[in-house]
Amino acid sequence: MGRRKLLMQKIENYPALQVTYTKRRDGIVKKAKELSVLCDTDVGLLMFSPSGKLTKYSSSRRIEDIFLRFICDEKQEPLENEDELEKKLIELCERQFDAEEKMSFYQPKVENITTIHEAVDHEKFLYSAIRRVEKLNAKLLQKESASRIPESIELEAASFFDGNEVPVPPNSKKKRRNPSMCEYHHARTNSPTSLNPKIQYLNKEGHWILESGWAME
Amino acid sequence: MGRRKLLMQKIENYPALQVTYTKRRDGIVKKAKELSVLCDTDVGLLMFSPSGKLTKYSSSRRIEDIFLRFICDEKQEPLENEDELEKKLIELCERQFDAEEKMSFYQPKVENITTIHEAVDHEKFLYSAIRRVEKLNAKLLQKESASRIPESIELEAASFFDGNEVPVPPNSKKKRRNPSMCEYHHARTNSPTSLNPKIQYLNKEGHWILESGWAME
DNA sequence: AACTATTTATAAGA
DNA sequence: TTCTTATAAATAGTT
Repeated sequence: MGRRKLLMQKIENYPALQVTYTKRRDGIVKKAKELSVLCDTDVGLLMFSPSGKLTKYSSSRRIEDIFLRFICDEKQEPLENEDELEKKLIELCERQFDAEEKMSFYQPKVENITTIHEAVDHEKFLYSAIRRVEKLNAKLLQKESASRIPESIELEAASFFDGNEVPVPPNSKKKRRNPSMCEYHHARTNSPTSLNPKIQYLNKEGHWILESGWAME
Repeated sequence: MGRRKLLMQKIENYPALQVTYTKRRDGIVKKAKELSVLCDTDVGLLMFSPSGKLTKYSSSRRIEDIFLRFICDEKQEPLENEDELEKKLIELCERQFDAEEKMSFYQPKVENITTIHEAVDHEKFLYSAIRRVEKLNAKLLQKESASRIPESIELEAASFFDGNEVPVPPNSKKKRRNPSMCEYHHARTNSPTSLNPKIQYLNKEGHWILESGWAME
């Protein structure tokens, strides 16, 4: 719409491009809001301006929740009975491949990571993910063990890594202000639970990480 | 636009709502495409129809990549020199809080998870995440140890959990077709590296998981 | 699914 | 930049 019809190709005049971006960005956000209100549905929208500035819109929930719905995409119907539960679980299982496809952004092409800056970005992402995943998983395990097999298990509040297993080296700090690249160490202890050397490194929050990636409190 | 102006509220006539959803959904996708072409930018769009059907659009990259750009949101400028690198890293560190906010969809409110179905959903998500995170982290560690401190470390291809540490129980299967809830076990081994009991369970793909959540190959 | 009367979005100009 | 306005485009109700 407008005085003239635009050719559908990149606008080469940069000031004109910026003006168009702003107008159309606002237009799409308005349309997205209208769609979510008129049809009472979830909408999530991410736009990066030519200069890299992010504009996000999400209907009711946080955009993270809409993305989680995307990752776990399935109908959110209440389950009537055990048979229906079983059916639903089988269906979920058969969607494993789809889900893994959608999760593939956890597995960026490492050969495409060429700069330290990109590597730091990805590492940071993974540190956050690992800490949160561990916490949630522990909670879910507790929940399930309590509700399903209370007679067979007692989950301990303490982490699998209890601090004796791999002692914190003497030069560790609680908080590192300087976010330089990780430092690596070998650790060899004589404690009964850890006779073999383990590779550790100190992450950017000052927590010691094992080779496998788990942070220790 | 149209014969009459709509009130901006949910359309109560369901067939009319479906028609409107379809028209406006297609309209927004068209607008998103135009924006990405005219302004040569990243756009990501997720819409769930009233019946739960997903429509997604992403400009050039996969929508997962656009979401990763959102999570790691920062300017993608090339780094000129070491000083600039250091500055960038400090900046990244100070954005820790923002990043953790954005990552918070890994930490859904457990008290809001009330059904087995929801719990399975979240667990499934976490299994995928953990496996991918472990793989990528191992690759990054190798990459970094090779490029930064080649003299001090040799990372092994083998996982931290090498299969001797916690043997696979005799009743395990390579693939489980029935996606029922996890089975829990205590394991006690006499191997030098694992003298204490560890809690394990079999996940839906038939891999044994330690209490801390890592899958074993 | 197509049509068309109207509303809405927006390109260019002020 | 912000406002204006001519024009293109989207779409609500109809067929």
